Amino acid sequence: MGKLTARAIVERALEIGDAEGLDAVTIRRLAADLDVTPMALYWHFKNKDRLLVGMADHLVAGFAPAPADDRSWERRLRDLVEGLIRVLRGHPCARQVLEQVDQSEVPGFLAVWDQALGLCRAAGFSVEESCMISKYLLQSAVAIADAPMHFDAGRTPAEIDEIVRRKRLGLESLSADAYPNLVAMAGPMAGSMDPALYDSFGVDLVLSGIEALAARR
Amino acid sequence: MGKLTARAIVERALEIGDAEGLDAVTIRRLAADLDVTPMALYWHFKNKDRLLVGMADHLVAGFAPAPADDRSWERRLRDLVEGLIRVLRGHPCARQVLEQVDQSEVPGFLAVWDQALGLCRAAGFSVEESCMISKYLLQSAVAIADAPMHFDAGRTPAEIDEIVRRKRLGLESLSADAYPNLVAMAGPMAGSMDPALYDSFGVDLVLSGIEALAARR
DNA sequence: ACCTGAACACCGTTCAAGT
DNA sequence: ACCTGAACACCGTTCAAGT
Repeated sequence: MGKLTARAIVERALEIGDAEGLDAVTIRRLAADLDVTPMALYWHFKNKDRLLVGMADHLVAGFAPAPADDRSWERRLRDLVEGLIRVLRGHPCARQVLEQVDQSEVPGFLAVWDQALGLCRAAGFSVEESCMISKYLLQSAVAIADAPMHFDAGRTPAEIDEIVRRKRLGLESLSADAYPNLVAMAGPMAGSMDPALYDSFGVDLVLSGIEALAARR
Repeated sequence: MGKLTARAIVERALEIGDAEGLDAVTIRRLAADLDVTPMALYWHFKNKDRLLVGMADHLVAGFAPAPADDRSWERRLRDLVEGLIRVLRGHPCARQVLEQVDQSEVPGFLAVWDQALGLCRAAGFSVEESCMISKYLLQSAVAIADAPMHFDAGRTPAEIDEIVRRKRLGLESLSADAYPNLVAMAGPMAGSMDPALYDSFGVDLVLSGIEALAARR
C-alpha cells in the first residue's frame, strides 16, 4: 500500500481532473479514491486552494528551462514556449488548474516566468514592456496547449469525431444572417484542424508579434 | 418593486460578481438578494450554467460592432479589440464569467467572433488561419481587459495601493537566486504600471503579430 | 405563468479526539 | 506526526404543490 503523501494526493487529483474535469476534483471524492478520510488531506494541504497550487506546480515541475547559451533570444523564447506547451499537453485539465490558482504562488511557473522575463530584457525591451510580454507569452502558451483538438487523453478517435461533429453542427445551425462567417467556417472552427499546424502557427503568431515590436525600436 | 425578470437576475448577479468575485454568485445568495426563493430562479434559467451564459451575454450586449466601411482591416480589427476591451472593463468579473462558459453559446460573443473572422479573411488569411487568429484575438482582448491594475471598481486608491504593495513584497521576498528577474522587476510585475500604456501596448503586441504574418504571405 | 416548501445529495472546513 | 468522527454552514437541483 502506497503511503499517503502530498505527491500522491496531487497525482491522483490530476488523474481525476484529466479524466473527468476539474469539477470532479473534490476533497471528498479525492479522499474516497485514496481510501482515506476527507480530513486526512487537510494535514497535507491547509485547504483546497493549496492543493490546486500543488497541482499546478506538479504540472510544470517536469519542465526544466534550458540554461543560458549562445542562441538568439528569439530562438530561446520559442523553445521556452514550445517546451511549456509540450509539458502542459500531457494534462487536459492544465488550463483549468492554471486559471484557478494565483500563478505567482506556483514555484515552477515562476521559474518559466523568470526565464521569459530575462529573454525579453535581452531582446531590448524595457522593464514594463518585458512584464507585459512575458505575461502575455505564458498565457498564450497555456491557451495553445489547451487547443480544442487536444482532448485526446483517454478518448477514442470515434469519440473525438463525435464531439467535433456536434460542435460543427451547432455552428452550422446558427443564423447565417447574424453570423455569416461562423456558419461558413463551421468545420475548421469546430476544431478539425491539423494539430501540428495549429501549434506551429499559434507559436508563430505570438512570437512574430514580439519580434515585430523588437524590430521597431 | 421591480419584477423578477431574467434581465434583473443577470444584472444583480453581475453586481455581486463584480463586487465580491464570481464565487459569491450563488443561486441561494442571488435569490436572497432578490428577495425571492432560490427555486424562483429556476423558472427563468434552467440551471446555473445558463445563468452564467446569460451573464456573459449581458457583458457584451452593449457592444455593437461597427458595420462594414472602407477602413483598412488593420484599423477595423484594432477598433474591434479596443471596443471589446472597453466594454469588458466595466465588469471586474468579466474574465471569470467568460472563462466558465462555452463562448460558442453566447450570442453576443459570437457576433464579435464573426466580425473578427470576416476581417481575418479580408486580410488574406486562410480559413484555418482565420479561425486561430480570431480565437487568439478575442482571448487576448479578454486577458488585457482583465489586467491586474483594473480592479478599480468599488475600491479606493488606498486599497489598490495596498494590494499592489503586498504583491510586490511577495515577489521581492522570493529567492533572488532562483528568480533573479522576477525579484529585480517586482515593482512593475506587481502592476504599478500606467493603465493607458498597458492597454495600447497590449493591443499593439497582439495586432503586430497578425500584421507581421499577413505581410509575410 | 410564476413562485414556494420541503427534501436530496452533495460541498469545504473546523475542532476535538484518537494512535 | 498522521489520521478519524462528528458536526457546521453551506451548495445546486428536483419535485410536488400552491396561486
